Amino acid sequence: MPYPSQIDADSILKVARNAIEADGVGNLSLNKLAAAMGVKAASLYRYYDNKAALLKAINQQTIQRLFAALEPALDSSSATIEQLMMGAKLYRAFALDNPQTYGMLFTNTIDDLRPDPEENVRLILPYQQLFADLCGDVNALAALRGYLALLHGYAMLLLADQLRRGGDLQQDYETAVRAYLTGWVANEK
Amino acid sequence: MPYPSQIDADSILKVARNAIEADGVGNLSLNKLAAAMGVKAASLYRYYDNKAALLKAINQQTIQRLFAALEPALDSSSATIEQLMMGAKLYRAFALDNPQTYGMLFTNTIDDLRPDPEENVRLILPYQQLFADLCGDVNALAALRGYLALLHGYAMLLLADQLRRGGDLQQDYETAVRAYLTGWVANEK
DNA sequence: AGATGAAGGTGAATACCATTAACCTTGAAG
DNA sequence: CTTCAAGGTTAATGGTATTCACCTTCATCT
Repeated sequence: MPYPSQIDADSILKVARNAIEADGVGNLSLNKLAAAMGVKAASLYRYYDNKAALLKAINQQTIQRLFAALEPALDSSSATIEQLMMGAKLYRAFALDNPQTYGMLFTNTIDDLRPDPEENVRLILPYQQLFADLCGDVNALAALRGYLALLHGYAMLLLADQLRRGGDLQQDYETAVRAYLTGWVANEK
Repeated sequence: MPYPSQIDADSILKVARNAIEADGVGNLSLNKLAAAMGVKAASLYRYYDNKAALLKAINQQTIQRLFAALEPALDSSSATIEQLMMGAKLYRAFALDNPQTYGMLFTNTIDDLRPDPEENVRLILPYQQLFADLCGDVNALAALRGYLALLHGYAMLLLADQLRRGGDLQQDYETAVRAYLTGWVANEK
């Protein structure tokens, strides 16, 4: 009974995302995914060219959600440095809430899974502006890059369980980000 | 002619590492690996329990090599902050020199591939001591964690080709690391 | 009303993959 | 000179993504 359609691109995305967060991307097979939707694996190819295209779509969506989660940091009623601190906290929270799909984002184990650049630039620009306010236009891009590296690196180390030597990880994180930000302000003198 | 042995654990490691750096870990199959050594895939199981064990051994070796590459930074004839700057430069150079195997290190896409913690602690301690000198014993671990996150995050973003908006990436990197370090010194006041 | 054709699903086939078990050969050690 | 472990092979198992021919359903056009 092929009509009406039992699945669609969005529902595949949703089920796949849940499966990945539950079992890891390494355990996601099109067989299992299709079975979970009451359909055979071949049917999925009506909606995605191949598995890589599906994973790429998930990555695109993850980026969207990440920046959506960061949006409260852009509220301009607080000082710039506090906006960036809030951004850091929200970033960390998102990564911990979506460990598997966040971890997928910038891993190049499978080629061409990375999200398209254009959209990313649009999403990141407000944060570059914050850094322009903080330490000048000339430094904004460099400061933004380091900020993203620090946030991403911390998230990846946390998710890979590489920070196992005790202490208050949340506190250490915030202190480190604050050191980075004040370092830029101090440099500007 | 099974005697003398045609392969051994070390040579497998070496060939596998080269294959990964050449084609990516996603394109490494035991079939191809064995063929490259003039042997059948089943033979590899005499030397490694399974593929995951082989990849884990590669990761262990990568860690060793990474810290070996960092060693010049520990030379105590220069100021602490310059030692850490040199460490950052060497770290980046290592990641760019070994993009695939470095990228494998802390990606948890396959479970239990991560290197053992004990050895890592031993390797990292001298750097924690540098931070103790820089910003006090109490802050050393937090400062070290942020430093590693910044270095690792920058490396991963570089390898994933996520910093495509021009500028002098090497310069931006060094400026960011310096900002982080001076931020800790400033905080200490 | 009836033909057309696209959409959505299936079954079967292909070509890989990791892993395992049974087996064979070599050579060293008792 | 027998024993036996080491180091290799072949073949099989069960998993993977992907493709293709096919069938059915339904909407649309004449």
